[in-house]
Amino acid sequence: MTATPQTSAETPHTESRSKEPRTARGRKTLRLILDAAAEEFGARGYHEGSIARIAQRAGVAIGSFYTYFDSKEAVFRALVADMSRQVREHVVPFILAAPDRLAGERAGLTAYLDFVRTHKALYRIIDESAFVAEDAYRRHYVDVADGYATSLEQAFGRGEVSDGDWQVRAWAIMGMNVFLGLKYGVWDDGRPVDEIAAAAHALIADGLAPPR
Amino acid sequence: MTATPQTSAETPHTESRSKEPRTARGRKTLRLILDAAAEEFGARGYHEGSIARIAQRAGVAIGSFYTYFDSKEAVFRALVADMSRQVREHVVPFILAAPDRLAGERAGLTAYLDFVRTHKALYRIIDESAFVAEDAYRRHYVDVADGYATSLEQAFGRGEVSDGDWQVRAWAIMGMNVFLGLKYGVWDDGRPVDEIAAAAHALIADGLAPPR
DNA sequence: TCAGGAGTTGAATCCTGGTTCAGGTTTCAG
DNA sequence: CTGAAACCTGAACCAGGATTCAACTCCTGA
Repeated sequence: MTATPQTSAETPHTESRSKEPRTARGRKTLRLILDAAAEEFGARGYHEGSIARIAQRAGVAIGSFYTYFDSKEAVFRALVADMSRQVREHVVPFILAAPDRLAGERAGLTAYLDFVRTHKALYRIIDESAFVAEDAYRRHYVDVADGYATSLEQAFGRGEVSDGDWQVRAWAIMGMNVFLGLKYGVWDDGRPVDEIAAAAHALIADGLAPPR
Repeated sequence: MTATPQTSAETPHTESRSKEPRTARGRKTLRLILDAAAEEFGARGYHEGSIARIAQRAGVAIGSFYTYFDSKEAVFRALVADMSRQVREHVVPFILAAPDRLAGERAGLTAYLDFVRTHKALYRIIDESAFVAEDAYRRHYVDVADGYATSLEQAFGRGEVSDGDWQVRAWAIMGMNVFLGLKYGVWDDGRPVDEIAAAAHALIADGLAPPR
């Protein structure tokens, strides 16, 4: 349950991976297991998902799983970190490529919705981490929010957005995007993503107040 | 905490309750179990929560639990439905009391944050239902969103808000509120709620676009 | 060529905790 | 008062599934 004794040079890092593979063969197996775990947890959720089934999907024995991870929770945590990274890596470039922050907001949401539609499993895993690994979940959103707040503040410096409370705004916009992702990415993928992004963009840019 | 069965007139539904209590004594026990379940699930979450502990908290035998509910999932579902109602019953009056929709938005968020801060357990239960009872979770948010959309559209009729995509706006604002609730209600209750609500209100009302 | 570390295997172990059940006790209509 | 329905009780049962482990096989460096 606790960290492996790991008699050799104590590895300070490696929070979730019990042991790094030493050979190409090992790295390949680890990857198989990680991918299988993503499938399994994505499809059945953490508690319904089983190690035996992960091993089966990966085409390895149960014991091999424990060569790379200390526990069920450990794989899950590794997955969350990995997918958190994936989302950002997919979305951020679109934001940066846009001419200004507000256009970036729109492009980012479009990219995000696209990503969610093609990675519904991932979405579920990050969400479920709130209950399996609170700290990992929290870290994910706090990281995103901080990046967001900073980005907004810089945009303010360039005169692209109005002044305001950056943290609150960051959390608000993030929540907006997450829920739109849930609604129009996971649950209802009928409407084109640009349409959603356009509507959301209009809201974020000008608000609800009637024109004067 | 929970809704009293109230009407002795036969409730047509009873999906989750296996059997309605017939006597005052039974109603009292059901109430004890329901409240105990809210505490237990709120504190430990669905999967960590145990029936034995719920029974203990309620001060009844395990068997009594099964007199009123068919399974662990059944109590959970009953709770979700009940709390979904509670949130709305607490927040809606504040929105209605406001002079116009935008002011209502602000009052509603303030009330919501207040509620979350004093009912963190409840918050967790509704959130976790996404994985235990997807349909119940979905129903909760779809209901809220629909109410929201309708309300916004009516406000538009009165000239209080601009025209736009009501559904997208409803989901966006809902997500915004939920995340602000998570951040400033559950995780970080240091800042005064009005402050948060004011900042969010500014965003919803006028958006991020710089003044022209 | 060969030792031994890296990796693999999957049946067996173990434990948690939901659910059942065979009686008792209480309530209340008639 | 009285009997049956409504309730209550908690030990025992049992399934599911995470984790362990002792015995292989594979690979590489000397």
